[in-house]
Amino acid sequence: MRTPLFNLDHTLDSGQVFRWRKEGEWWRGVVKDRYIQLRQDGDRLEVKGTSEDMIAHYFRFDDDLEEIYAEISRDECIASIIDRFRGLRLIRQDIWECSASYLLATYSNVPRIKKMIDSLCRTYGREIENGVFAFPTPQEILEGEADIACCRLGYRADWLRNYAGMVYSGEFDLYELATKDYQGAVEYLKRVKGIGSKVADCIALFSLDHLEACPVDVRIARAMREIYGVTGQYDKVAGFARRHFGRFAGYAQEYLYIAEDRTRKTIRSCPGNPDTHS
DNA sequence: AACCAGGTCTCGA
DNA sequence: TCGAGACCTGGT
Repeated sequence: MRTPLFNLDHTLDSGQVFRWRKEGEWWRGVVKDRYIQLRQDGDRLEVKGTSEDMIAHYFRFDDDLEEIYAEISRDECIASIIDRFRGLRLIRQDIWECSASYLLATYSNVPRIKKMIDSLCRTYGREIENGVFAFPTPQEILEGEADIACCRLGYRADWLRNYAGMVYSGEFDLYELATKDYQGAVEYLKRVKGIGSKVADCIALFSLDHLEACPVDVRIARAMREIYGVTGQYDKVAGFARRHFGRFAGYAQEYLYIAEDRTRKTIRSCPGNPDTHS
């Protein structure tokens, strides 16, 4: 299929999603109950395993990136980062998988998060192809006979089971969540043990279409401090970011995140850096 | 071998 | 309301 401005590598390697990996020139991953393979060549995207409509929805091809760039380019710094990672898009994730995944993502790192989620899917998820498992439903997590300890989730295991129970019982309603505005959604989400301000913002941004949400993790906090001189409590920093970048602040956040990520990787692998030889 | 990780919870002032 | 510690585990 032909795509609008889009960079598949940047998008799938930006830490938003945890179930994709690249083998050769193909990206392989699971979305809902589909095993999907993608390969990009210029403005052509080769899709196996699902429809083009689903892909267009998933990668938010309905977002006008140029309009968004114009809106969030409030200073030279963010403008140059955008220029470097042009085509990076936010991904429209399933609400249950996204919320459960980011609950698990707390105080960890992306390689480990991927392993935890892969393990969770293998242990409780439905096998949709040979060796390919869907993300487990709340019921599957609650009624699975396996010991959750084998998923190596640490203290997050209790949070996850508690959350699954709230969703399964109806005490926490994903459909109701989807109808709420940004502030209402954040408030609703924070009732869940394990979901605080940052995770709630990730869920709002990545699965609820609240593009003004600006999750502040340690990297964004560092960027906000070093670039804009903003420090302090979560609400203060995130609030500044939403005002500074405007209604698409979440997009700005994702570009800052990937820039921080690549910068640190570059510094680490730079010959002559003492860290390299430790 | 330490330090850190897409933070949150609990508790005390 | 705010700061300080603890926290499972594994990556780097």
